[in-house]
Amino acid sequence: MRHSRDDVVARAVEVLDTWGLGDLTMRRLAGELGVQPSALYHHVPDKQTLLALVADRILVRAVRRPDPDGPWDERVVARCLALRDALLAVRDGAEVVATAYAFGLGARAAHDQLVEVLRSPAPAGAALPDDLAVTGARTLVHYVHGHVVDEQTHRQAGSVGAIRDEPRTAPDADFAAGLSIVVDGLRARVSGRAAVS
Amino acid sequence: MRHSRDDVVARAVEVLDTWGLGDLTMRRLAGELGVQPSALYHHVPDKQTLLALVADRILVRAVRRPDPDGPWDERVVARCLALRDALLAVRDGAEVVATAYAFGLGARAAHDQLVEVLRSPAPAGAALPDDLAVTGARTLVHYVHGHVVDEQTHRQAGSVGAIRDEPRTAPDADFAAGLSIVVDGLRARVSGRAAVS
DNA sequence: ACCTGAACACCGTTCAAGT
DNA sequence: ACCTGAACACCGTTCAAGT
Repeated sequence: MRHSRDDVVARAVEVLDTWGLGDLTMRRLAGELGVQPSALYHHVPDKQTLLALVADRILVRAVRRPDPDGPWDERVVARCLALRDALLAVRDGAEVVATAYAFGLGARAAHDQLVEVLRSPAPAGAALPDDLAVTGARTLVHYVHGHVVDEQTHRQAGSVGAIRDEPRTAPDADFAAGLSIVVDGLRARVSGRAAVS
Repeated sequence: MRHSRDDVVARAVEVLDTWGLGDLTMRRLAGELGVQPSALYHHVPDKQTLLALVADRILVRAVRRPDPDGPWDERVVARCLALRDALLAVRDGAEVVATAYAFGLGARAAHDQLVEVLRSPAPAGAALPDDLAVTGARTLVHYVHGHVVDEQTHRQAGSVGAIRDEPRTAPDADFAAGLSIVVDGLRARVSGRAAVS
């Protein structure tokens, strides 16, 4: 059976979701495709690139979700929730995406969309200056990645029982609370209420 | 030559700083200590635990830095800067610490200090409720980890030339800008100015 | 274009045995 | 208590060769 790059990436996402990042191995993926490990290198130059393609595929669901109509801050929150949902949809999704994002290998679509929203006119009528929109978007992306990595790690570790854990707030509520702190910070800046520290 | 656990961890930090996380290998570390790989398992149960100990050691510098006297928000910022400095001091320090933190294996000292500061009385006289202090601290830690992982990754990748890069703002200024967004958000909440979204 | 088969240079971890 | 030596079950990647 012959394969395309798309097959390979799609199957990699399945392997990731089923067995987790630690077991997403070139050899295992090859086995899953009924092919020799070396055959994968016909479709992809190395594993790092494969993981970047996997990250982009995970993000597609987030990126395709349309912006809601509504005030500026609600659109920001909606984009962050869409990103979180996409990461949560695949086991270890956040770790894969966060790594690819940090390495500058794709995974930027969600970031770019956030920049767009942050640039658009805010409630007070003013808009964020461009550099603050970029910094704000990166701050939001870091927040989402960090929170969801924690969330998935603890979900996973909980089922293995290999962690010294604390009682935690419900993840959805905690995510929303942290997010609204950052959005409040952005709102303060757009309406000129930011302190001059 | 006989070794203690402390020797092993200290040497691991050196290997990390010199060759990076990818080359911090049980076999390489053993070689560096003039010992067989199997000997390491007398001091440490596995590599994951070793990395957690390395993370704690990296954080010691941050944790030992005393809080400055001064207003609430300045103390928060100072703690985050101390954390960033400690992560930047060792190659791939942020990745090691962020991973250990996410897995709940130590690396919590910086977080706990931030919770303390966030609990203390704020400029307006009021203080953050406990749950918001915890959420706020975690948000700040995620921000710092994410920013410094990016920073170190790009510093590294730049010297290898293996990245599609964009022009970036000076990291120090960008870090401060993103941080002040989050701190503004916290300030808004402590003084009751947060929007009810 | 897509794949096989074999090899290279590695990993983390275990375990009996030594001192 | 601390370490050796050897082994086990893996990795990612390369490369000549096949169709």
